[in-house]
Amino acid sequence: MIISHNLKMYVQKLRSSNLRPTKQRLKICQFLFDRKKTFHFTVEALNKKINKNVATKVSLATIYNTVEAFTNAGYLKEILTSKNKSYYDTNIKSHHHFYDEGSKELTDIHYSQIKLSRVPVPPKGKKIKNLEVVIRIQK
Amino acid sequence: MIISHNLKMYVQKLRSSNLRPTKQRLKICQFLFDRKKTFHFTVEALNKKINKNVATKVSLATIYNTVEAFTNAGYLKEILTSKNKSYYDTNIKSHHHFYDEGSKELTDIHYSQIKLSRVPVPPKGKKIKNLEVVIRIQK
DNA sequence: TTCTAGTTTAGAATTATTATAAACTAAGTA
DNA sequence: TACTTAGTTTATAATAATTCTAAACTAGAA
Repeated sequence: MIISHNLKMYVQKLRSSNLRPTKQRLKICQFLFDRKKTFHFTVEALNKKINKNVATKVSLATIYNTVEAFTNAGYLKEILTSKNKSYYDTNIKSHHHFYDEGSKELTDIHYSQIKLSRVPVPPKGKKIKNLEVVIRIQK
Repeated sequence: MIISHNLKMYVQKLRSSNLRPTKQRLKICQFLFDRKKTFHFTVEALNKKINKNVATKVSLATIYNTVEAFTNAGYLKEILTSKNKSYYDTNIKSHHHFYDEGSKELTDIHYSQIKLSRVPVPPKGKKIKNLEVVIRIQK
């Protein structure tokens, strides 16, 4: 097994978010972030991949907890879809999605592909956290 | 009980979508569309309102079936949120939403408040069904 | 009136997620 | 190094939203 060069970085990253660098969290970090391309996933799918062919499994509850913690810490972004299942994205940069209603697949839309020339002022006392465009497509 | 002036209209509307104008569907039509302002709802909330103080209840399964049928027929629009519960909108015109992460409330954004000056071409063989902007807000 | 495909229904089943509480562990302190 | 404790993990139970099932019902055509 190759030890990630980024392990130390993840330890620091986690500490800086007040998250203890546990074995489980580091394993999940490596799985999510030791790659060139960003990707989308559901908790169920992540659980399967993380625990495929390994001796010591990470429990489903921990996968849920970690994904939530990472989302709060800003390492992940929750994606909006119409389905009652949460999708996450390791690409936290501002960008948008196609959502294919048939295959239920999400595809990135690079932010430069969509231009908003007018955005509303948020209601009093509220701040805009995030602006997301989802384009639903079908055959 | 006032009989809706629009009953005949709903019968025709349903027929034109190959949906039999049953008592249940007409009741739901009246509840959803016999009003000046459009609104958002969840199936659970609709179920409660439809069956409040009535002798013969519409079953939850029918509420689900009907909302799905009406959405497919284009009478309703499903709204995108990050929560694992479906929200629907009787306003099917192109418009967008604020989604308050704290209160989980949805507010309409009039279409003129958002201007998209650039929209991507959909993948080959696919058509754009719907384009939705959700602005997540927080305190 | 009869027939049939479409619809409704109650309840069971499924799916995704959250809660619980006991066991474990990272990391600060003596 | 051992001790301590708050944070974390875990298996499992609980919950919530939705879908499935199959029997009973009904709109509308013949």
